[in-house]
Amino acid sequence: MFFLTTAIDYTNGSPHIGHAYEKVLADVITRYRRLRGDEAYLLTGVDQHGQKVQQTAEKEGISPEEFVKRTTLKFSDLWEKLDVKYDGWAETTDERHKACVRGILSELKDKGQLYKKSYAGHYSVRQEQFLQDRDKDESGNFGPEWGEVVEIQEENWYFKLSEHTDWLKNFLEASPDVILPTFRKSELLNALEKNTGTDLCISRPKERLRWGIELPFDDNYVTYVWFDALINYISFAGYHAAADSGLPDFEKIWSARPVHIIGKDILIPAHGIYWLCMLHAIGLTDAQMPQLLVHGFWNGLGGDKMSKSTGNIVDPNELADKFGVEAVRYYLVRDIVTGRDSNFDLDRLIMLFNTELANELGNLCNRALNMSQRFTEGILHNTGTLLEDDLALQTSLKESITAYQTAMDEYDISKGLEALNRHVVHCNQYAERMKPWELNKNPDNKERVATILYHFAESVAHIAVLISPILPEITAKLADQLNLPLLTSLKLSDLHWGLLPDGHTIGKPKPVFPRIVLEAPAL
RNA sequence: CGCGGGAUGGAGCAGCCAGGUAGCUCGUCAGGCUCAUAACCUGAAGGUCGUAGGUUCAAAUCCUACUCCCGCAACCA
Repeated sequence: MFFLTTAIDYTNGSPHIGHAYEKVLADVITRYRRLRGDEAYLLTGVDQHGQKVQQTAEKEGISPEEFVKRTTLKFSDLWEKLDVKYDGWAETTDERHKACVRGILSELKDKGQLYKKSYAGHYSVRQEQFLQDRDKDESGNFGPEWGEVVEIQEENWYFKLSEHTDWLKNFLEASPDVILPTFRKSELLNALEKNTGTDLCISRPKERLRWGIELPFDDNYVTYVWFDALINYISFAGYHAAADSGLPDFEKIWSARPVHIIGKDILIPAHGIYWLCMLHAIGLTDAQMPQLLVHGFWNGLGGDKMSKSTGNIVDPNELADKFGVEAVRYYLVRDIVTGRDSNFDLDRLIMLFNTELANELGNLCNRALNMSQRFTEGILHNTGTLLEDDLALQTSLKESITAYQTAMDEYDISKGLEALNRHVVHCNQYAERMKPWELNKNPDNKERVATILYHFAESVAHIAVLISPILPEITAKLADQLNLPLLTSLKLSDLHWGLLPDGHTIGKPKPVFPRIVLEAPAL
């Protein structure tokens, strides 16, 4: 079983383009694994506890429950709109999750992994958080943005993180593929190197924070939000779940190494250190440790960080309404190298959709089916003699599929799409060389024209299947126009020259990618 | 000497790990075609691959130093 998870989104605000990217990426990878014939399970969801949620809810004058319910909908609605299909949905206020978190806390306490101690430090009353040296300004003082800063002392529960860091270091060094891309691993190892042996504070006193999971052994505290949230990856995978919970069978779903897709901001320390150590503490073996696929960020134009203050935030909802789900899904995985950052550029979104999808693929499909309708009454024949150009086209298709598969196996969606595009371009070049519209003027060429047209149709059929992880709706549309519904259920291993049987009648062509035309020039 | 990433024709990027004629998309210019979504195809111009050294028969690629840009520095979703 291929088990893939995404980070669960914090329900404090509205989803932005970064949230959408991660989920679309996860969806594409999951669909690709199914296309490969693997059994796959995608888990995503929302993180609903913590101080910020409590604060924002208070500010809006509603209960955290109500607030969280409302914000959660913004996320789940967006996934539906973007055609992100998940198998499991994680909400950290779910009773089954809470039971799992409490169970793990009790277990760790019994194992002697938790202890209580007192900590003293600078605390900002306004921001309700402890401050570090780095929060000081150039003059070495805490700036006015923190409001009143007091030194307080507080008792809290700690997890013996330091007992696991040696194991983690060795494990990381011995495993080449735990962290993808690889350069992130050295970053993580460096962070570990500087670990001074501190443990992880996993509790918050209730007088400061009520919105969380109460510790099973000390009702004065709730669980620190990260400790709570990370556990979603196993709680919703059925870890120690009751038989009637409706959750998956943990042994089955965690049979191979799961893949966690996360953003580069939450690798260190949350996933790279806390989570792996937590899993180690509860007894998972090295072979069961998840692989972390760390993706980059979408920045604004010019590479500036997207932020509310600069006003360059992109709303994926608006984008989908304006340009369509296909254009958004395609752009989000096409114009970024997995693991790296990219700049979000609306002009490029439109350009990539119009050139690669509308002009090249869409137009190829349209011209091909059109010619078949006009020249051979919509009937395909694949019995003609093959010339060198025909064989070259078939070779091009084979090479594209191989390159596509290699790239997709490495989660490099952009490269995979480029491979498909190469074949589309090859088909268009083939059309110019063969000139079937010219040949058709002479009835003697009937068989030759049919052979050429078959090569177009067959190529479109293959591309329709291969593009399905990225644009599932398009596969259905192309299958419909080719009058071959079975295309939507084919696996990679089913692909072979001759998907369309001799004598097959195709459907009527209709543009699948209408070009995006802006009413007014974009400024 | 905190850590990591980046610097490649006008723009955005790939190539670097496993050295061997510098590649892709867009843009620009010229031409062709008419089956097709004013789509498609062909050709051209444009780069001393951040700087300076080194290794090598050979360096965008490996090594060293430096410059500039970005992000992150562990109770802070």
